Amino acid sequence: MDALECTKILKALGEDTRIQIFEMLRNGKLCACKMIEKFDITQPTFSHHMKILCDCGIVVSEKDWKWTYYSINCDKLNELLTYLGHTKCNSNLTCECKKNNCD
Amino acid sequence: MDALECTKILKALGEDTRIQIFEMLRNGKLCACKMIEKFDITQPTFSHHMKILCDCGIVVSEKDWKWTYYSINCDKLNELLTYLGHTKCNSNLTCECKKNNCD
DNA sequence: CTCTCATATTTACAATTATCTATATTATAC
DNA sequence: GTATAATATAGATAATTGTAAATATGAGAG
Repeated sequence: MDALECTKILKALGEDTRIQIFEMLRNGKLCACKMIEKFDITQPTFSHHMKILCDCGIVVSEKDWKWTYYSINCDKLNELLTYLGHTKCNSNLTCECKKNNCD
Repeated sequence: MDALECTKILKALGEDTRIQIFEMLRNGKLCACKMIEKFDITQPTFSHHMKILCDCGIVVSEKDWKWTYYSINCDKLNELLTYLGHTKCNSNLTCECKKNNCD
């Protein structure tokens, strides 16, 4: 992953509604109709946010019957974590470098 | 780390100039005057970006003589990685969950 | 004290983005 | 075919944010 792709994902996640959507999806797949109930926004606004999350690759969508299901693209998420974590820590700042687990 | 703090950091990093600043700082501490040479922006704009990066906690600054040095706050970075990585991957998306190393 | 250097702040403006209403699409049910 | 349901797109507007010019601050040097 390069800086350009990374920025696109960070831009997508760096917004109040969209980070909440991300949090909701962390426990698994959800359909749009269930998710939108939790937010005080209109359906087109929700759809707009989902498009941004999908366009950057961090979320994937799949159609089933007449519903659209969304889930986190864990491969892409791990690419992002690897990119961000690839940081040399200087002397006066200790780096813990913890393992990131999906429990 | 909660969603609010996370969003603030993601907002800070999700901008073209600031992700480049982040990349520059990954190899260690740098002073403002050296960094600004690499960018085609004015000094006030650079200062504005550094303020956003410092306010969210992902970058720390220290004054030495008349120069200001910036470096990545690795503790905060690891908090962010832990937060983002705390994701349950569903059945049809395999989770690699690689260890993030600072080499 | 004044001068210079490095950086920060203020103000204003331009570009981007989040949001809405209205409409379109796509699929199913009748 | 029409009607309904779930989601997407288009267009308009309001809010946010990136940028630069001008100015301020703070710390040596003389």
